[in-house]
Amino acid sequence: MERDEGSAPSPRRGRGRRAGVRSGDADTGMRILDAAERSFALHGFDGVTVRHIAKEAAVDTALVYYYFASKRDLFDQVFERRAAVVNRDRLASLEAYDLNPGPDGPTVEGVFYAFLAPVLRRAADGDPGWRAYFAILALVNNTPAWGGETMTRFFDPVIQRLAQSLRKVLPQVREDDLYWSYHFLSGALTLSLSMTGRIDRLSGGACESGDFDAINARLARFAAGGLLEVADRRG
Amino acid sequence: MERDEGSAPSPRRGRGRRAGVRSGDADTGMRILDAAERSFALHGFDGVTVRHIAKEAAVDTALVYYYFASKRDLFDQVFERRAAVVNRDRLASLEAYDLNPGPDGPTVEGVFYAFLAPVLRRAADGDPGWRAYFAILALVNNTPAWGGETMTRFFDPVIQRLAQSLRKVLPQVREDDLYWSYHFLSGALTLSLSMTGRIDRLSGGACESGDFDAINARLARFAAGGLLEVADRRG
DNA sequence: GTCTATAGCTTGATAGAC
DNA sequence: GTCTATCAAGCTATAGAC
Repeated sequence: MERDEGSAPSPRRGRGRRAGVRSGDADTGMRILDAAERSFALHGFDGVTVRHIAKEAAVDTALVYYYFASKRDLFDQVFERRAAVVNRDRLASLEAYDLNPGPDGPTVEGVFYAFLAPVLRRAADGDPGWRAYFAILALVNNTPAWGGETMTRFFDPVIQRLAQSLRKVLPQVREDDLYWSYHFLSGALTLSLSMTGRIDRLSGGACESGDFDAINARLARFAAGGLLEVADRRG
Repeated sequence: MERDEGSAPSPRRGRGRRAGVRSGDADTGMRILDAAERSFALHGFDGVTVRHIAKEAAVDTALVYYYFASKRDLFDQVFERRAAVVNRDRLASLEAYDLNPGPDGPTVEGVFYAFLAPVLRRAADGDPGWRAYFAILALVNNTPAWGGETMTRFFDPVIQRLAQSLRKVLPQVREDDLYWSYHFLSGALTLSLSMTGRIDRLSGGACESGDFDAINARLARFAAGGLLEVADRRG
């Protein structure tokens, strides 16, 4: 997969030598970031210790505090790293769909698909880093204490762009119907991204948690059918 | 609200006197359970200490271990207490709808409504205990490490009952479409139940996180539109 | 049933040698 | 940059007086 997750973390108090950055340095910070990502994904912020993350990254505990100011700072940088990529991809996808919606013109399903595809494609790729990140997203999205605020801060601009595209294909839609429908989609998406294995057991083998192609084939259509049904009642 | 959350917790090692259970006893265990519920809802299992729960319940820390074997046991009992009620209500609601679906016969939306209404009604009632419990549900549902297994263990029987009702009104539906659609609904529901306040900010005031009447007016319809759209593609 | 007191660990974080 | 060594605080859980 391409290396586009942003720039490497830099030591927070390395005031000394600037010249001659050795190759191992950036890698160490990245390894810590990756290990933190994997750990937080499985057990959440409080369920993981800095010691565990350090062990997972095969570095000393003290090194974590050389690269990151605190455990919370580490978590925030894990969260921010890929959020920027997601936002960039989604924005580009929505704009591309606006410019070229296909022969039959834009549809609600098409807009949702443009919004979802960048994320589901990365999940389908199977990259463990992205999959871990998506699990964190699901946890944050459902954490009352600070989840709502965090999701707002990082993702709302692109969601407003999505809302704008939806209003264009559905001009008569009510604002509350529009935002509640997005909210339902957000819950469906993040639960799907968290791969808890529940659907495997529930369906008796008919579905698999990690089958993102199956999700990609259904979720945009599901959300479109849902929004249209909710909005239709008004007419 | 009616007192139907199950029986009171009993001391785990009170081998001595059995006669003359004083009134304060059951209350203390319940107060601990309620305080734990509130605390876990906000910060999850690992984000809360037993000391904090004890303080919240206005009892000594040691008393928590008199009534519960461990922190984990306390969490499990919080989770189980209302799960039994939810299952009983949902089952009764689905069966009542089966027997009397209304003049136009059973519909997909009707089945979903019967499944959702018992939960959304309790949330709409505003009881803080139930609202806290639902927030815990959202967290568990999205926790990969043990969430999928826990949800399976407590809720799958009723979900299979829901699937059965859906197959009756939609005989040609594919198993994978059916279960994926339920999965999407599950994510939408639990995120809505967790009241993170995000939709308030996102919608600029058009929607409110705690407005469960608004959710009740939309979610069954949204899920029905979604499932029908997903299933329709096949025909 | 409720409290005091505390054992025994683990935690996040830092100081300082190299 | 990386390590050893460690601190102060907080943790779960228990023993034992009342």
